Amino acid sequence: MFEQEKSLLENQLLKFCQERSLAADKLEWRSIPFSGEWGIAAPLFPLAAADPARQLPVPLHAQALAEALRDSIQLPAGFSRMEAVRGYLNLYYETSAYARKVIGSVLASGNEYGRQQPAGKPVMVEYSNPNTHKPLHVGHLRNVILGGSTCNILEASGKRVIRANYLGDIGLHVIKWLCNYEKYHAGEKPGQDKTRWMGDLFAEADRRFASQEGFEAEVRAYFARWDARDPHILALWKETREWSLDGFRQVYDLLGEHFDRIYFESEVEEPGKAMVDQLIKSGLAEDGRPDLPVVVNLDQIVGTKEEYRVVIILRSDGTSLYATKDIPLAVLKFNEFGLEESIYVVDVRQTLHIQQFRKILALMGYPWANKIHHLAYEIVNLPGNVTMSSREGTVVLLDDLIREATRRALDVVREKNPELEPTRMHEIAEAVALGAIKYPMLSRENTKMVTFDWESALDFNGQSAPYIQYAHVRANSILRKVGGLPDGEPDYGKLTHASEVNLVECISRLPEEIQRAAKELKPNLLANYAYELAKSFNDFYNQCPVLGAEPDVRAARLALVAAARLCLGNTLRLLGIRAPEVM
RNA sequence: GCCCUUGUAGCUCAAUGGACAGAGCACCAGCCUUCUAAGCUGUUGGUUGCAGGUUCGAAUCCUGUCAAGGGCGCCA
Repeated sequence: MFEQEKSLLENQLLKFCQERSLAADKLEWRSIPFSGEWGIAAPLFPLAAADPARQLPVPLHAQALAEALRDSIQLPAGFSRMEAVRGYLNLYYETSAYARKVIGSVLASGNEYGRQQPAGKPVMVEYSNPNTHKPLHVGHLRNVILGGSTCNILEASGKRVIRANYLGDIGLHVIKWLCNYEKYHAGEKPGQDKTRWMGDLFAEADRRFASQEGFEAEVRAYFARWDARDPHILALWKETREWSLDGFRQVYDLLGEHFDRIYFESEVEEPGKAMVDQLIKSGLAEDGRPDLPVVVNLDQIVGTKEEYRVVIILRSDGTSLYATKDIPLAVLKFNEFGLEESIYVVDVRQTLHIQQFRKILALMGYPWANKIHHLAYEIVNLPGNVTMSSREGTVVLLDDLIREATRRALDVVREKNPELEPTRMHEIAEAVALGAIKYPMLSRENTKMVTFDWESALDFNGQSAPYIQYAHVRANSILRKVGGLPDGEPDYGKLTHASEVNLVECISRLPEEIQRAAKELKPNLLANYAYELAKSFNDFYNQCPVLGAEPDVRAARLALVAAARLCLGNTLRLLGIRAPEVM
């Protein structure tokens, strides 16, 4: 926020260091712990530790340096005072200048506040990756939410982003579904809720496959016809796949997700087999057929021990596997878009597989192989460490969760805003419900498991999306009452209350929070920031009346509220959470 | 056997190597004639699994150890 002033300051610091032959590169800025005013601090310990002239223990020498600096430096514009405390040189912002800078910049950029213009070669993020003909459950949700929000954040940080979705549209699960459908549900069409209907039929097919006498054999026979490209089955496959896609689109619409490129497993299967031939010819792969599969013995080739293991890239019967398809898919992605980077949002259990095919690509000579990044996340469990599995029936269906959450949110909306139109009520309830569901999946670190339980998923209080949305609503409510901000720049010197100063600082952080979250691929940083921001706002809201304040104070506070509202809204949108105006 | 992840308040989680480790939930006590109480205030709660090491400084980095979860030749 004070780049110019800061660099003037740094020049002075550098000069000071040169005079005493101190290691100036050890200087860094951090913020002062909040005590009513904000500022920047330089810890002088590293300099002290490296100072050849040091006689005292490091902390004492650091304090001496801080004091010497305090006495020799000229306070730059924008700062109110300087102090040397416990080995730190602290510089406090002149609060009105700081507030003017922050609030002015937010109000000028509006919805763009915190964002950079996308530029450069594109980054692809592959996420969601559902299987067609299967139900969507809460376990799938974390992937979609994490991926979607990561895309938003990367985009805001100045990257061009391509959202990719890789659909599992072939394989045994599909054949099971088709076989069961043709035998027991021929001619039936899905109703309104397509994903659910598809999922129910999948569960039925899976049950039959596991327990019904003779069904497995029928499925195998069906699979053979599929392999032989039986036109009837191909047509049925295409039609039913479309139902699944329609269902997915419904869910994505609801969640606010969209994709720029859809890849199908079916589209990379043949290229994958061709690539296996190529790998055999080049000597990288060993062909053990007909008794053994085609493998790449990575440890042997690379010279590692039990690190990359052995990758099976084709079954002994010649049918394809996951790895068969991921190799050509990666090539396709880079060829198609000239990617800067290719990010895979895939759960942590597949870490080794990703390392393996990345290594194979490197051995094949693709220079971009090291541009493949795995955004690994832990799975969503049920209490008692129960893994969600449609096979085991241990799932919470997405549909059920959203429905129940919306119902509960609607109760609250109806009670609080009885005058609203029913459709508007529903809209708000949905925004709150989806936010409440998404937030816990975003606010945890990627590497931490999420345990789903209904009670906390439906809790709209405390550290949650509704809390943040509510802060946005409150800000909006104040602004709605005044119609618009008064003309002219307010006197920001009126913002002296600790909660005001704190809120200003919190708002100022959004751009750097976005950059960091993008760099580290951690939406949870932004989720935590959103909560802090909302908390700062509520703190301010409770301590500083706006509308009833005297005119000068009121004008300054209104500008602050407007900036807070924008900042909250922008942050929520980056998380893929709607920011309602009323709730 | 090899490898990865996690271990912080009763529970769920925060904390760019930096100032006294913070929130939420739960519990208890308060606050709605005042901009929406999905809110706020206060109380209680800690040997950051354990032991070493590096560092001026460690929840954070390194080594060891214990515990939980996961991965490792024809699932995706």
